Amino acid sequence: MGTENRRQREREARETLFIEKAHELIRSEGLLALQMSRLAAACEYATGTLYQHFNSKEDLLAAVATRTTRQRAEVFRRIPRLPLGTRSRMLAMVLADIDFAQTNPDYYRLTQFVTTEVVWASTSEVRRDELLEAAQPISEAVTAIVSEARANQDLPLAQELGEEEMGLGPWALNTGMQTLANAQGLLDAYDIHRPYEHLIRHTHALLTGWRWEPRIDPDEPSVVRAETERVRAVLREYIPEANP
Amino acid sequence: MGTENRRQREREARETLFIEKAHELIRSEGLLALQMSRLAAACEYATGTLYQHFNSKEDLLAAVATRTTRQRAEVFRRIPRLPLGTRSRMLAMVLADIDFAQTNPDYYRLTQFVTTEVVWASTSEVRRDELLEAAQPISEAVTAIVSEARANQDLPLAQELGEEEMGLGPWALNTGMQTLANAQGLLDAYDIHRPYEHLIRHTHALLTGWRWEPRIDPDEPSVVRAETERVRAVLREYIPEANP
DNA sequence: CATGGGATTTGAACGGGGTTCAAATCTTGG
DNA sequence: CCAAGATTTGAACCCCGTTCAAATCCCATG
Repeated sequence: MGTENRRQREREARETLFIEKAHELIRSEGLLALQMSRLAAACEYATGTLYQHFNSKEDLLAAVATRTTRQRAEVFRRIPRLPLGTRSRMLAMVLADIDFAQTNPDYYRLTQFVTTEVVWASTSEVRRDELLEAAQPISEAVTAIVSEARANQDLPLAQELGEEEMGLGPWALNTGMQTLANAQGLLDAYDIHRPYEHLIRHTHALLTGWRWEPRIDPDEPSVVRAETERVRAVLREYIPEANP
Repeated sequence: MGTENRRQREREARETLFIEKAHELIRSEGLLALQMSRLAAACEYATGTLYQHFNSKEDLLAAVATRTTRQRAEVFRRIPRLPLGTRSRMLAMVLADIDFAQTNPDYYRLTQFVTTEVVWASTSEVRRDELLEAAQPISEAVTAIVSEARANQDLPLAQELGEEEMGLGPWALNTGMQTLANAQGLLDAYDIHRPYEHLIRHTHALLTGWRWEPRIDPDEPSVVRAETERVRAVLREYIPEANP
């Protein structure tokens, strides 16, 4: 039945419209100002139609976060294939993500809000799974690089730590820095500026602490800067969308 | 005017009552279930009275977070004086905080929610400043230890990095791990368990990467475990409230 | 081309809960 | 003891998010 098929496609197109418009509204007016009725109006549909797609506002927000996470994951998916050593590829992820955070300033805030228990609890199981699934490639990319590093002996074969658990460190460091950087006035209060530069240096410290070769001393600014520049150049060449 | 004085004290007592009761309700029924009218009723006051103290619900939540942050800071304030090397005291902070997170399971969630832009934007300037101020001793404690470590040569004298910026690494790592650990089902989805154990190991990696002496290889589980136990014992002895 | 019934869309009405504010109550100075 | 100011009260208000009965659309069928 061709009709069925077309209707399905139209339905999906409409869902995409809702999600994109919502993202646009969030970007321009902030998360606070987003109202279901206004979103519907902006898309030229009735409020009720929105609820054919999302069973709550939180659900919609989760869908927006999922969409952007997929874009983010796309960049990560390609990093393992860059012509760089394993350690530099690990750094490439951090750099790509710093760029992503800067071109999508609301993304981390939105994700943080959505994964907050209060909100998370009012999203549907399906949406939650979709968001987790969208992030999967990121974890896979990290895991792949850690595996390769161990195979190469760039990284000692740890006795107990799984690949995912190894990747958890940079992941947590990154997440934490994003959280701190996003909390209005927090870092300013401690007179800390350029959090992302510190993220890079602390990432080097972390990797060096795990004896990930070739080791880079986080305390040598010129070496760190040179490595950052080198990796950025490769990123620019092979993944121009992530223009760091 | 003695009367003025007493009224002021009574007012403060009432504010404390509101904050404590709110915390209690959050603990028992969750953040979602907290309602201004029910809180007022539970304290045997009218709803309007609440608004004499907090100019919005978000303001109240910020106040609750501030109160708990002060308790958390109290533990941190005492750590610099523990009879341990600088590096072990740094670890002591992480351990104390892991314990704090476990005895106050809602604290991180609440803080995360409050510092989310959407909520943060609807709190009053005063409350925001109070929350930042409450956290100040934590940063001071970290700074003090970093300073001492440099003075001792436990930590190389970095050219560019301020003490606060040095402490930013463990701080971000810690914050990030708490965020990840709190996102329902996230770590499970990647088959990662016992996040706090990993936090400890990654913290060692980070400190070792900065060449903080005496270096500990994060990849030697027995050494890591012994150090954890040693520091925990000191914590138990000197700061029993933080019973790790 | 007309028709009817199921599917979809609509948007006004509903409901819950945060916030307000006029009336009630209390406090205090004379 | 009274009056005026300060404080407290809680019902009413209002702003959304959500629902659902009515309107509209779609399309298979005769």
